[in-house]
Amino acid sequence: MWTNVCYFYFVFFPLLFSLGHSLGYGFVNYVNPSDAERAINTLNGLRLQSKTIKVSYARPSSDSIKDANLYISGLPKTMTQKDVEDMFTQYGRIINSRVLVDQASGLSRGVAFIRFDKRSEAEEAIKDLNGSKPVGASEPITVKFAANPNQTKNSQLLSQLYNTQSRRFGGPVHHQAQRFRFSPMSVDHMSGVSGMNVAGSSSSGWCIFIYNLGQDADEGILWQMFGPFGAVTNVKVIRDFNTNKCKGFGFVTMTNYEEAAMAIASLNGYRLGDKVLQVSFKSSKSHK
DNA sequence: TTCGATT
Repeated sequence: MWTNVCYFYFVFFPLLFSLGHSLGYGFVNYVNPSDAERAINTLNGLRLQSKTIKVSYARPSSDSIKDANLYISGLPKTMTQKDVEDMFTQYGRIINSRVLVDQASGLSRGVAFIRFDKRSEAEEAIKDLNGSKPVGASEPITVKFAANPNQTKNSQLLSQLYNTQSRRFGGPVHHQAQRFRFSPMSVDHMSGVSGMNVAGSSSSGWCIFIYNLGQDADEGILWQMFGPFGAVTNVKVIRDFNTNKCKGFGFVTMTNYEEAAMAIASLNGYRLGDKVLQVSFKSSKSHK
């Protein structure tokens, strides 16, 4: 029995694979098998922002389950996720599947991903289905191994960015490229000094100021509010030294700029209890 | 009560 619970998003592939970003999955180890089971039962299928997370037991780590992800293109636009799964299921156990849809029209792009449990299963599917025509289709489909996001996507993305920017602006590229990689570090470089020169940022994350917390607010509520937006490294409720009551404000530090910005946009004006919260990046004054 | 830091 595996007490290793694997978290990963159904929406795995649309994630941005730029440097420092989550690959969209993670692992949690439980001491107690029943706790692992409870985590699966309560969290699997939970919607977090625009995503639905999948929580299941982790498969044993092994070379045989690596590189078992397939990229399928040229599919009839009428084929649904289930249709694609039905076509591939005879080759092995499907771990995850997705049909890409056009963001504007909502129609299928004729592209899908299928992750098999075993690489050998994926190989068999390629052998059989690459170049074949689904029933009723006029054109053959392409079935191949999906590009490994770790190795290829980053370098492709970066070189794409650089090419695009140099064509458009014709000048030194690194200033523009910074726009696409908002990390505290890169902003520090932009200002030329490390520390708190840009609102909310420091080398250790993005600090967010929350005002109008109730007297009884605690750290737990901050974790609950901000956690769903992404990586939270620290929360703090500021309390009166003597009374130990919250002084009405607190701080949350988040690792990634985009997630912090989304949290602020979503939670500013949020009604917590009978109070309307003000949420913003921490002002840059004060602090060492 | 509107931007900390008892680590």
